[in-house]
Amino acid sequence: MGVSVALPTLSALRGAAPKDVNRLATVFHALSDVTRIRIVEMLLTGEQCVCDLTETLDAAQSRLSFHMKVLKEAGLITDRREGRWVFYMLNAQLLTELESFFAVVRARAAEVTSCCKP
Amino acid sequence: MGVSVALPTLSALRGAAPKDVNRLATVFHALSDVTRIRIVEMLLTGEQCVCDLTETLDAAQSRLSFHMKVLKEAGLITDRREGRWVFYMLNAQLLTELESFFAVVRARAAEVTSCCKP
DNA sequence: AATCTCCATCAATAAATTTTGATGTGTTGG
DNA sequence: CCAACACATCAAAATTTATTGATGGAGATT
Repeated sequence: MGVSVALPTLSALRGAAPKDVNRLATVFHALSDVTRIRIVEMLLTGEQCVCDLTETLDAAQSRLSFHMKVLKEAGLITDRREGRWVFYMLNAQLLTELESFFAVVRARAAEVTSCCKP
Repeated sequence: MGVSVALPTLSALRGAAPKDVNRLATVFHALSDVTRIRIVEMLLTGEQCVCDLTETLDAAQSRLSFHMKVLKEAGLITDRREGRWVFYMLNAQLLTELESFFAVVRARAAEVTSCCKP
């Protein structure tokens, strides 16, 4: 029964990491934490330094640094130093890739599940 | 410096759970595991029973059941019993929500980061 | 130079997640 | 009814992840 076809859907995120599936897992893991989602949320209003985030999210500085690192290693954010501040901002490129990833997956899922509706 | 604005972007996934951020975290967590991504992958070819997945992914049955539960509780898949088999399939509705979520986030991120390019 | 601010990193601890093997439930077929 | 099958659930162990508090480094200010 189980068919093993090529999976064009996952290659939508190709070109940045060794294995697509691992890369996807890393990105989604970065987004799987409430604090990190809030960070992304805040970055939607423009770049922020850690001190801003620390204050707004009421979290210890080392905690924030940890989460920034997770987001950065996933490729979701980039940083820029300015004096003693480090400003973080969203990586629009990856968000674009994620959007098209879900566009492809959604389209395929719609096809495949259309059979099962009343 | 830190501005606390309303966040229309996250409300793109509104209407299904108590807190948007928690819901998002749950969904992304479900997608943050390589095995579960592979399961979603397989479901893109149509509904599957656990036995199919167990065989293709070469994973213990209880392990698969665990992952199906995570995906199901996140709302990513639904199940349907037929005889002694349980067939799982993707929830196209949630995938649609995810697509529009990233569409909104990407659009906003593009605005906000456009300033910083050379 | 001395000191302060902002931030990263580290080690230790705490907490959450995943895997495994065993057991239980519902279904089919003999 | 009994045995076999598909699957869920459970408890224990293994693994991963997150938090905390301390330390250190780079850049600014005096």
